[in-house]
Amino acid sequence: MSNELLKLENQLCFSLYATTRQMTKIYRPLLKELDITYPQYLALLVLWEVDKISVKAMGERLFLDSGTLTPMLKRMEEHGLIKRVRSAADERVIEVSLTKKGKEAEEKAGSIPINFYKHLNLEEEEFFQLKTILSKMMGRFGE
Amino acid sequence: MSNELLKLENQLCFSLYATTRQMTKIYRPLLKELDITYPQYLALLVLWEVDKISVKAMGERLFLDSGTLTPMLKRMEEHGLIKRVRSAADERVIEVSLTKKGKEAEEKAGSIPINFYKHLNLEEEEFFQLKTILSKMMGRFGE
DNA sequence: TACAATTAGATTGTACACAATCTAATTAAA
DNA sequence: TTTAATTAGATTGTGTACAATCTAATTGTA
Repeated sequence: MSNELLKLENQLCFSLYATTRQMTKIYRPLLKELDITYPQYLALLVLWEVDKISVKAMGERLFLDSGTLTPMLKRMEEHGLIKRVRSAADERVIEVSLTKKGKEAEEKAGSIPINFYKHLNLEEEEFFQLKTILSKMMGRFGE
Repeated sequence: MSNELLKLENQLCFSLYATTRQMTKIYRPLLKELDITYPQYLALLVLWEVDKISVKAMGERLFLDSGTLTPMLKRMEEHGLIKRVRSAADERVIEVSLTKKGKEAEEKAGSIPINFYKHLNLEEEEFFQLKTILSKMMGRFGE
């Protein structure tokens, strides 16, 4: 691999890194009215789908471990968005679920993707190309 | 925009977010022998190019502000990789430059991109597609 | 030349990330 | 069944990110 490609490789990783941070920066004001951060929004997306889930299972979906999730979920609990209840069947497990406020947040969040999409303004083809390539990369990483 | 696309949009942002974290996770062991993190590696990439740069100018390249850079550069200084010298011409400015150790690190880092690229294993076409789309997104964000 | 506005970095406070370690609960194996 | 291994989550420590604010230096302007 030539030096030029090596440099590009660095630029690619940097692009990925920089674009992700810019993306969360766009999300920030949109999520502000819900008083949540982007990672918290991801946790809510999971809960709006499944209604109840263990910390471990959520971690597997979001690729985050308990070191990240435990304090974040505690903050979300303090803000009244979720409940954290220890499972009776297995006392090691914490079951995370939505409060009324957390469920209501789903409606308020309805307009967020549209607003974000406006900023993004990608061709539909590029949209799917990007998603395809990123999925491929994620798959490779696991190997 | 349909609900399906909204969902995809979320998946796209999440893919970006997750892929970036996985990427830095791949880098971590490669950077370990240099005893640096991925953001520190980016700072070194800049310095391997320009040899001397202000904190502000580095921040413009990496899209990071002084709140992030100041402590990170101080850590890198403590580790003997860089020097931070206040400019004589303008006392507000800190000029960041490489130490001998920081320059030597460039050679040690030479094999890192190749190693990373092995993990990535993308087609060259996908590689450039990805870079193109990310650049486009970055451009849009600035608007 | 004074003095207001701007600028570069530093600082403070909050929130992820994640490796490493710990604890308590559960499961597997001798 | 007793103990060893495993598992879920919590904790600790380090390192980004970034908004908001602060300070000192510089610049622009009346």
